[in-house]
Amino acid sequence: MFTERFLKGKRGVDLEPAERVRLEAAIAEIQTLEPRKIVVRAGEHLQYSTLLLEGIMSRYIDDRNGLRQLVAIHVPGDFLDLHGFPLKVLDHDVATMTAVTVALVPHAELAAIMDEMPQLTRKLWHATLIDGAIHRAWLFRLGRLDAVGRVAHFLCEINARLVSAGLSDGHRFALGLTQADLAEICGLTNVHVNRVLRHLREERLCVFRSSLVEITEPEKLAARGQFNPAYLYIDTPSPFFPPSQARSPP
Amino acid sequence: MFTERFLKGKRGVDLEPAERVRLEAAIAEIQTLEPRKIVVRAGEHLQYSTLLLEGIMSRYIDDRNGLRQLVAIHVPGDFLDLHGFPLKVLDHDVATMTAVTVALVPHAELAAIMDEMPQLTRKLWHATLIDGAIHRAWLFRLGRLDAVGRVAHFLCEINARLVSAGLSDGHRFALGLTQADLAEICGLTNVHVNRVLRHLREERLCVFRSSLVEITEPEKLAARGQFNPAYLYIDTPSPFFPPSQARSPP
DNA sequence: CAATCGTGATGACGCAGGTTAATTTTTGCC
DNA sequence: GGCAAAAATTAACCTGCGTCATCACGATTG
Repeated sequence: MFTERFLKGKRGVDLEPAERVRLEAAIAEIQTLEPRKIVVRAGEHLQYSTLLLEGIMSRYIDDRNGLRQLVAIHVPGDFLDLHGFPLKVLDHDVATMTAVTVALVPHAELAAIMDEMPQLTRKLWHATLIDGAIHRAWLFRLGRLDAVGRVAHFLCEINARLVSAGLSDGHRFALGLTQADLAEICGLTNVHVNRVLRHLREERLCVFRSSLVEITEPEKLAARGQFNPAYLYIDTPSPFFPPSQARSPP
Repeated sequence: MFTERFLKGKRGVDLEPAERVRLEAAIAEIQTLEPRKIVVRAGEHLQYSTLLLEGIMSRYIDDRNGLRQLVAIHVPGDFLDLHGFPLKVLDHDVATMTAVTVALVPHAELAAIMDEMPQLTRKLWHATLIDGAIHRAWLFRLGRLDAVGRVAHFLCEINARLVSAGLSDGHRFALGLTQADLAEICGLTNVHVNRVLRHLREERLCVFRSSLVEITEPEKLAARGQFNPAYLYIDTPSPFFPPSQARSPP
């Protein structure tokens, strides 16, 4: 069951058994890849999309001086370049962070799914929109939080996503990112990330090591990073989004 | 023809006449709205999506202290909360910037389109993915550019999008945003935006006034903001993305 | 076992951009 | 035209983070 984690725990888009079978059948190949390898370059014409089964991958945009800004980080269960199916060509690179296992799904199979199964299509669409919501949370992080807040917000997000994937108990998880990676995610320098991590350690909020991240006080860390998990669309009752009201034309 | 500008000039997704007719038929109502009105709140359950016909709208996330970070700005032709159809609930607010005219499309109509017209569905999906690509460019802007670069990059983007919509000649356009709006877009303070605009004026790169933006030297402004329009997926030959290569499993 | 490299840690210093506050200009409105 | 409110402008001051440099540690490799 390679698709086990795809859309797992996402509100209102659990896959039906028939949909899961269809998606599994669409997988052409399982690959393992080395850490720190570029998988897709911006502008390449794509024939496959990639479902991440194990490990951590990233998407990033290079600046003129060789610095890079990560625009997404992916955990097992993420269909990380599903948007490459309609777009055909990406505006960013895709790379592995750790050693990974991926499932490749040919775009021809996705096209067939679009013709046959509108409900599954809608769920695929939905998956790409959650990525968009995460982009927006990252914009908030970069635009409105200070350095400590940015790192805190990111660690809360990755913890929540790993909990959802069954890879964190809410306090401890393996991540495999370096301080320099955190810097490229948070729009900081590695030197300052180091200072921030010392601060978080001294405040007893969390301890970051490449091999193991320990979040000592999840609530305090979330408060420091103004982290509100609603944008992850995870299927747990949230106190942040009150019961909704319909919008109607007057 | 209310849908005239929707997906206009976007590479590979021009609407077929039948698709345009179907989309027009899906419009339930045309509304005009006042400037600076909140249209959708985060967490509201949505029944309609909004196609922007005239004016400028925005999407934003509030921080704990009432400051806000804009996560998107929309020009005529943008289907600005199309993602609300699969997601049902948004993670951000939506508001008007100027006076606007919008077309409301009931989600029930979009659901019918998904059942009937897979190719049109794919184009709707595509439209939301371009929004995602713009989010990523904004992440690059906030994470890797200095203040002058951020403002330059944004002005280049909005100019390119307005050219595509037929609302800029490439050098001059009406925008209706204040310096405080620019600050909320670029993650700066309004005071510093003012300093940046003076700098761009003195360097003779562009002149920003709320009523009229004049880009004196588009190429120099783009260079200063490291602006590469590829992420807008506009259908003009771009020197930045070379002819593509297929990725194949080994 | 030395040599190299990636990663982390820490100090000294400088500056881009934030903060505060005051003033001027523009816009909207009766 | 005259008033009020919003927007733009500018100055003075301060700080969070970048830059540069050095050092330590462990992992890998010849």
